[in-house]
Amino acid sequence: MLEKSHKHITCSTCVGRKNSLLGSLCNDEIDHVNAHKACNYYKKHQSLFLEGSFPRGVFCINEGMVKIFQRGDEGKEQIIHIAKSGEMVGFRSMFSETPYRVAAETLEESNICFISKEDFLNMMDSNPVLRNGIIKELSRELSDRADFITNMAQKSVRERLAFTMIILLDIYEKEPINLSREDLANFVGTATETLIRLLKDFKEEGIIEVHTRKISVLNKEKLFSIAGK
Amino acid sequence: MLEKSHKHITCSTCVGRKNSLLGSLCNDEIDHVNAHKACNYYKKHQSLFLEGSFPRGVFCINEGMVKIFQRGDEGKEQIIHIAKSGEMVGFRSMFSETPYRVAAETLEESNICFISKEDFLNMMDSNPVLRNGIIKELSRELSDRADFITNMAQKSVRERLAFTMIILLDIYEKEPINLSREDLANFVGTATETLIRLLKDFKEEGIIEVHTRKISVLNKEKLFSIAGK
DNA sequence: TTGAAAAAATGACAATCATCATATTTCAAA
DNA sequence: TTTGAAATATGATGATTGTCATTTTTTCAA
Repeated sequence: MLEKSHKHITCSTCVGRKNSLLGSLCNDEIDHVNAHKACNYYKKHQSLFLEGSFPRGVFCINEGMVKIFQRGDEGKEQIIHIAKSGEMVGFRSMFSETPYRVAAETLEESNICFISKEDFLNMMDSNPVLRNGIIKELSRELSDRADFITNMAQKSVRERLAFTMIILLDIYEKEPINLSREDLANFVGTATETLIRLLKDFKEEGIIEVHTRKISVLNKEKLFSIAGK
Repeated sequence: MLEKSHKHITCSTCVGRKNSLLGSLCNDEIDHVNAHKACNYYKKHQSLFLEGSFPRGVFCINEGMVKIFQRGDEGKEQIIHIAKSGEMVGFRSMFSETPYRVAAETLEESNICFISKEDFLNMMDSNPVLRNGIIKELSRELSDRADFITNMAQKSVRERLAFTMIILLDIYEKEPINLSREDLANFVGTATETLIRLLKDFKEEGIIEVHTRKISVLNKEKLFSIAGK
């Protein structure tokens, strides 16, 4: 269970870090981060940063989930990404030295650390593995977003829902998908009502099982075949 | 007029390079690139690389235009970006060490140079300005793609067309927009027929002027107001 | 210049999907 | 446990947009 406190989280024992961008840090570097970072407990639906504000550092998710989204003209959110334990958020705009064009908010209670821009950039200068890892990560995300764009442009909402659920399966792993209908609709890029109707279809087709808000996938194969590819 | 030859293009006098990612190179580095790169003349509609192939280096556009696109499930293209003189293409997948997820093809006759992966990565290792420029560029593009996704998800085709034309205005500068209706539709993310109908509307509303395939914008303000923002 | 192929344009029609209204369920605070 | 608000669900309806068929225009090579 998650510690509901501002207790310090030790980087050297952080489970998420192993497979993260900071996995390459040597002991000295880890100790430095550990001494300089700030740890915070976030409640559900708390904001990490807002569109338009200036990046002051990076956020490291120790535990919990964070949605990255943009608000369209009519205020409707478009979820771009859902980040979980081990992921870092907020460094993209930091590099481009521009205000955030996305916002970040917890989806559940979370423990999240903060590393200042200065510390992080220094580490990058002195650590080629970290640097290359970040370049690789940025490139990987660019490819993902190209796929996202093509899906949005060419697939029906039903197909996009299937595609989105496949992504969510990876994120939630063995756990049932636990998102509000509105968030799910904002990830798929559709109206909440449309999303609910399609969930009903999936339920009737035996693809998913729903317990109140939690969604379990029963037939992954069928999801793939609907998503196409 | 464009030289229709495989004549060597000299980096030190390349107009596009000044404002490009390679603008930061010192004389030695430029000489090195100049000696090692390959220059090529491309006809209209020639491919630089295909989806699925492995990156062997980066392409530097000296003159001309290149569309970056994905093919969706039914073979329909989704244009992700249009690159022009001074831009580099093909380095994103090179960093992630994965096959290209997008393809690149000239929209018009072009002179394009090629720098091998090895040379380019060596330059990046030794040149922090280049390296940071690339990180900045990748981050900037990630933001652009987030906007692209939100637009796709939330705007009508009419609004997206206006938005796309604003982007194309930047790309074509003073020149009229010169794209096939199909390419334009594949950039906006709609059917060619729908696009043609909307162009007709824009024409009747006095927003654009059309001479065969070439489109000139008469009322930029109105485009902005339709695009929203 | 001409003829054939490709591109652009138009029409008819149907399906998808958003919107608005309203009902029902769930959840959390009192 | 009750209660009110938020979330979820359902229904009715119409606009947007994709598809298919066909015509017109443009392009380019012979």
